[in-house]
Amino acid sequence: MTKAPANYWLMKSEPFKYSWDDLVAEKEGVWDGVRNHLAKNNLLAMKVGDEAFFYHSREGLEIVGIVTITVEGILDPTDETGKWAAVKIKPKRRFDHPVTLKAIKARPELAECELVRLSRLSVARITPEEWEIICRMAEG
DNA sequence: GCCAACGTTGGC
DNA sequence: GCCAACGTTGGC
Repeated sequence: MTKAPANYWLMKSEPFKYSWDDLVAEKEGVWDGVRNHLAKNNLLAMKVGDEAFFYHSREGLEIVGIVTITVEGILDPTDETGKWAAVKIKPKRRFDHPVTLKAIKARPELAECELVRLSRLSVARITPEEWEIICRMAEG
């Protein structure tokens, strides 16, 4: 029995900039470019082994799969000031049935999640309960 | 392409 | 330290 992840997250990416397929092609990707303080705090709270939903924003508008945090708390290589953080991730599994934002909004139990409440937050925390519900939705 | 939400900047 | 102006994000 493997240890359950300590935390669950949701990370947004615009697929025309960096998509799930790009991550799969790279095998391991650096999650950088975050320039929002709440998102940064979430990045800093991530631990190796945590799992995160990979969400396509602007286009797609759906959770396409799950990634695992492989390296925590590194400096954002795209940031010259040294103020911003990043993590490394690798793909864990692709959803057979991506979970759309529309479907998430249609679920009253998910109305309070950070994805819905804070639509502009690019790195959101997901509670274990929300994680469970969304994983079940992905099974179709 | 538009606009709402929100963060940041800069004048006072 | 307040707040208006501006820029960015992201859903629609």
